[in-house]
Amino acid sequence: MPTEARSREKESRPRDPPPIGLRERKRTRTRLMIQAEALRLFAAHGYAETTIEAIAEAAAISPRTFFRYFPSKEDVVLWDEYDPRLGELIEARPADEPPIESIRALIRETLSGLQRRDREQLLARVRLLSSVPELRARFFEAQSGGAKMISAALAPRPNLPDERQLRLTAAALSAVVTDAIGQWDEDDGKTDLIRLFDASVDDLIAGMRQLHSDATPTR
Amino acid sequence: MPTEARSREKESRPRDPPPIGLRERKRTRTRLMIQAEALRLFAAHGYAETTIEAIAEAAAISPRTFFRYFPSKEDVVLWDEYDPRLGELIEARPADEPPIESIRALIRETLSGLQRRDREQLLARVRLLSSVPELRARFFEAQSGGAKMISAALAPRPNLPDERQLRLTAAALSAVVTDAIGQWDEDDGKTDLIRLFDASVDDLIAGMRQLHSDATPTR
Amino acid sequence: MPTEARSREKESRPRDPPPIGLRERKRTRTRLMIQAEALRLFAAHGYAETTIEAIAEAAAISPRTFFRYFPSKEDVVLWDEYDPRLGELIEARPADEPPIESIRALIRETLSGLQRRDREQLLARVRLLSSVPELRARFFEAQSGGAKMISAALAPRPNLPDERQLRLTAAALSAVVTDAIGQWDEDDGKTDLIRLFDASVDDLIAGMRQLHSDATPTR
Amino acid sequence: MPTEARSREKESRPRDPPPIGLRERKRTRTRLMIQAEALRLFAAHGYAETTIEAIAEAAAISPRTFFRYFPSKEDVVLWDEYDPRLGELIEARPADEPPIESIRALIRETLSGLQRRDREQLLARVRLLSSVPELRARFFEAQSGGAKMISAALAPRPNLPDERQLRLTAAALSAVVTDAIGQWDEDDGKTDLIRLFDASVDDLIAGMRQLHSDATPTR
DNA sequence: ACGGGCGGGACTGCCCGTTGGT
DNA sequence: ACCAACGGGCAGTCCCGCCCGT
Repeated sequence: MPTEARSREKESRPRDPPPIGLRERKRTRTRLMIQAEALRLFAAHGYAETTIEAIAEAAAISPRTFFRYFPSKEDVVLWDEYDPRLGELIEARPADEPPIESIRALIRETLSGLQRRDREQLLARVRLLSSVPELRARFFEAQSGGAKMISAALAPRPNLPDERQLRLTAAALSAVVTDAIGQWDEDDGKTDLIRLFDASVDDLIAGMRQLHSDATPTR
Repeated sequence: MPTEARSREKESRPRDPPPIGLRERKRTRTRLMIQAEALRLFAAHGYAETTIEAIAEAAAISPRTFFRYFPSKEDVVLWDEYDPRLGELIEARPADEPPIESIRALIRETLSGLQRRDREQLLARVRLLSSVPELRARFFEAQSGGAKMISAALAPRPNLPDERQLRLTAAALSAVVTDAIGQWDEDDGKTDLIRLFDASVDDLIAGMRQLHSDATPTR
Repeated sequence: MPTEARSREKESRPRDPPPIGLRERKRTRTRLMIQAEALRLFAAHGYAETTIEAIAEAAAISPRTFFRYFPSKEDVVLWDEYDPRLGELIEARPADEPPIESIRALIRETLSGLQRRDREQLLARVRLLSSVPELRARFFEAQSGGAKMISAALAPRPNLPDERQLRLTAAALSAVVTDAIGQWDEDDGKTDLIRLFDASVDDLIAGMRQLHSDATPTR
Repeated sequence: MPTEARSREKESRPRDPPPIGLRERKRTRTRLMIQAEALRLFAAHGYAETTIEAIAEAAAISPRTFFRYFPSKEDVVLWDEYDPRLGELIEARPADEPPIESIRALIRETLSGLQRRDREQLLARVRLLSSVPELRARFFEAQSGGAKMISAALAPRPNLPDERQLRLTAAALSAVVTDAIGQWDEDDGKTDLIRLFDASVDDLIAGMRQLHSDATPTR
């Protein structure tokens, strides 16, 4: 669930080695705290019915400060602390792995990490994503952005035909993730997310096999 | 580009055969007029910089009336007059056609129709979708909704494994549409949209072939 | 005390003769009510210490509505109901009157009208103008705008040398008004405003006589 | 262009002869640098569109530090390094010069100094003053404050009728300055500012001659 | 159906006070 | 002592909802 980064360059500009880690860590802790309070209120009273002011009060901060940690109300649902790690994960992939398999592996790792800790909270977020249209929309956006980022990072030679193929496959796998999450939500998180994802990938493979590849032009 | 229907019940209320067509037609004309003015202003001053009030003034209506025709500012970009036709198109498909091929055919028909008339306006809308994150998000949402609707309509036996396969394939093809539109935008609409779509489908097929289907569990 | 008119054309566009007067009258009454509450709170707790929210609460409206009646917090002090009348007053001047005398007469009429009713409230506003820098600044702006408007309206042949002379004299008389108001404030409104204005005009005339008119270049 | 002094006490506190000049000089250099960056951004993107944060980034300081050098965003346009010199200039006037002529001479000297160096930058500032209402307002305020200061300094015997005369004349000449600057802006700085000022003074003198000085009371 | 009035909530920008680090 | 980061507060704008009269 990668969140868009608007103008975060300043924060990641590593000027002083010691404070950067510490400061960033502190920010992450605050973000987690705010998110926890927000999700609690959303579950109790609903997303639309919970105002920023209420969240701020619950988190013992001012409304103004809320927006310093999350650019919008939606982002408090979208954000998770593993987003920024994506870069490291990509670089950790073996160089000789086929890029498309790398994408699948990255997705599985991310899903697995998300599921492992905060399973309850993840379920709460997923429920919101499923039920609130604006959040669902933002989630699609984030997925798409993540797919684009991954495919760009893995494309050996940018702007060649290969990159489009990689990008499309990544987008398709993102759609599979979304669908798997939807299924996970529908059975209340009882099934393992990875299992749902794997099965859905197989289904998509089977589905795509039924499409012949020499398409005839329209009309 | 199917738009979500938030509170459409009121429109379908008057079940009188004669007026329904005429009234609906008049509404559509007004909608088209408002949309044209809005897109003109968006292109001139930017999406965020154009207020509903400015659109209303340009369209010679009151701000209040704007919301009678479009449920939100975003919808004035998302909406097009071919959306509601989707149902008819689905029913027009031959019964013996494989569902997955039906989806591809439906997409091609829709893209072709969109491209044929209002090419310039379509390009304006696409530019907005590409550049304004909130619109892009809503567009993904709409795409996803459309895919879900089509797959539900075409699934012979609902809630069986087959439906998931159909749904996933439809979602993947939606992602292809989005990517094709992105390419179309980048070369300023010079290439034929259908051609871009077909080529991208082939690319996706090729990409998916590189995924082996017996996935091993994570870690 | 003319207030700037940002985009008020819509309001003054007389579409339906009957409602326009009534509606506008109602708006004026509401504006007066809000202003009265605001001035009361400003006098009690100070300008900066009084929030829009407090004013809105005192006036039994929402903060949002406050901004429908006054474009900014400053305007609630600047505005008075005689501002829009200026146009009528200008046209009421005899055509054969020397324009510069017309300006003096207009100022005297306006001051007299302001002083006659709401003397206490006028004093309250003047006190704020004198003590709050931002309000003083806005007041100068409004004075200057009014002077420019009057001289433009009275200039027989626009863009001729005469217009500059008229404009400068109007600006100088505006400065006299400001000074007279300052004196009025300092002696707590005991002296008649018109008298202060007249005396100050005489003083300015005397002062200007001491300037020789063939200026020598600097250095 | 005298700027109001809000909280200048801190600067004048260190009465140590050696550091005062140096420190102050350094501060002035920083101020000039910030101002240059700000004016550049204002010209490029507009005043309202340029945030303090953007200025701070361009000047390589923190937003908080911006406010250490300028009390508000407006002041970055209003301020110029010649403001504080006004006191010296006043004292340099010959003691036997008529005060009113001293005022005129002071204005001419100041305008001449401003115009001589940074003509381009002065034009940029003037353009902003003309086009942004809030800046225009603050400029009037500053002008008025300067006039009051000069007249107070030159009045031989304070609080006598003479002082009012002096004050009013200074205010009128300030209005002339404002108008001359407006004319200068309109012809893009092609004409000499002093010439415009002198001609406008003559126009005002001529205009004031048309006012008879024995005003009849109102009503 | 249309217009208008009003309310409310998200969000931004300016500005200030404090703290901690150099 | 200067300065960066942080948190807070308020003005102001925009989208969008509801209710009323026509």
